[in-house]
Amino acid sequence: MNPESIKVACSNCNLRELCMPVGLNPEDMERLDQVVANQRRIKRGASLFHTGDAFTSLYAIRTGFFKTCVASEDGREQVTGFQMAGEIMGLDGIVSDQHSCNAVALEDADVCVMPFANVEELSREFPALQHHVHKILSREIVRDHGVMMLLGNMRAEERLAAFLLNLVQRLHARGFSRSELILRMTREEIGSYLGMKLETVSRTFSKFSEDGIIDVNQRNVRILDTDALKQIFNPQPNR
Amino acid sequence: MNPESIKVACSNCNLRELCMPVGLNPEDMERLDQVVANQRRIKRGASLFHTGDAFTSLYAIRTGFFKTCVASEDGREQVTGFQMAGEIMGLDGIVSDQHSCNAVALEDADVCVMPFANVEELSREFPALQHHVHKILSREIVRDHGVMMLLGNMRAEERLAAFLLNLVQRLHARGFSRSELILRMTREEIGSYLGMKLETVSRTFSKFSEDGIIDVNQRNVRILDTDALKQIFNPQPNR
DNA sequence: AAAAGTCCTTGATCCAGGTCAAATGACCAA
DNA sequence: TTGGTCATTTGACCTGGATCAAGGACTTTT
Repeated sequence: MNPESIKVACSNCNLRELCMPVGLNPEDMERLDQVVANQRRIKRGASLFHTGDAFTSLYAIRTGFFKTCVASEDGREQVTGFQMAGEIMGLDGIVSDQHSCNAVALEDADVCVMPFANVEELSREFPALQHHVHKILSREIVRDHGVMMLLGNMRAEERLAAFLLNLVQRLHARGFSRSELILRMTREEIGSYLGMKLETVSRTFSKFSEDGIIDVNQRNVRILDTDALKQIFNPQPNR
Repeated sequence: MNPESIKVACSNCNLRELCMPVGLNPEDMERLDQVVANQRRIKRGASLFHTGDAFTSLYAIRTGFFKTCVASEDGREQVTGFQMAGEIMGLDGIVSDQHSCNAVALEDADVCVMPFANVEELSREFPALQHHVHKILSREIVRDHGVMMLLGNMRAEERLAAFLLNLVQRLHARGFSRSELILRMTREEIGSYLGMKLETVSRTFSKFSEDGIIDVNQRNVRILDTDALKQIFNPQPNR
């Protein structure tokens, strides 16, 4: 059975509550299926879109894992986020009708293509969808503010602790383990996201491991002491 | 004449093209006046909204200058942006129905209050407004990605150069000088935004001054060599 | 299964920017 | 005018993380 040929239907997608508004009646839900035009399959290492590409659609991840990154003119790269199933990509393209970042699949991926014209048209008809779209955009802004706090104020250990807690929390929301995870990105990509060098990422992993907080084996991480991680991320002022 | 009593009207506001969609016919423009419920006056040092406040409205700055900042649980503060006339604040509140940052006036300010329910309602009626709102949200995301690049990849001089160029460019778009500006924020606030300590901000200003790139006198800055600033911000790879 | 990449770890050294400290300047209220 | 507060500058020193370097582990190709 070729997945390309499966009719895409949000109405019976098990990621529905992650990327679509909830609480709609079945008829409305079926109308909403119209947002999705088709699916696209992206191979590991390939891009869903590049900086400069014309913006036409938002993308909902069905399976797979992505990074998004921006590049400065002199070639430095900044990873701006990692995205997983149920999350929406492409929001950066709305403002100027072209994408301002690259979206690279870190493992083979399937995405739902939602032409933005469809999204806007149906939004006018369904206030719940309209509000949902606004929330998705706002959530991204709030997330970015959190990253700024990390980059501007936190030390290496705090950044990595926050990163691990965030990843595992999102994975858990998708039915995965609360304590075990497989990193889909390299140390360098983690470092780029967190504003540190790959060597520092590696050393910090080793430090956590020595302290008995995590078990690291290459890209497999098992969190042994979540509270300790939270403590590092959010040190209580000693008073 | 008490400004509180002036009927607010986007249709004849001189900031219109900064915060409202352009190219509407006069009748539509008049309908759009309904987005704005009223004005609010904020004294220097006071907050337009605080973290945790219920989200009800977006705010368009008519006059004045703001900073927005988030705080970590242990009290560290990160300035996430500086806003000036024509810019929209409050977008962070949409996702969770409460604000996730503080918006503090750095000088006496006037803002237009736009209840978000009005915005959404009129958006459904006017595709141009709908698209405009999407663009505003997307612009903020793209801006944040730029800040991440600054914080994650750039050195102190590059950050400050980028900051000055950005400020003066936005001021120029509002009819001010291309080369002279008055900083409305402290060295500490600049530092918080750029992820550096106030002493480093001060030293970097002094360095630029010694190099003849700018003239600094307290909060008055005159840019003497824009190209040099651009060069610092965006060093050409020497090949 | 050997060869060639990639990715990761660890050690040694260095430096940009942080920290601590002190002096000066701007502004304001009494 | 005086005293007080807050913002800024500058110096001296220190350190967290960058840089440089080498070797090891894992993957993919042939």
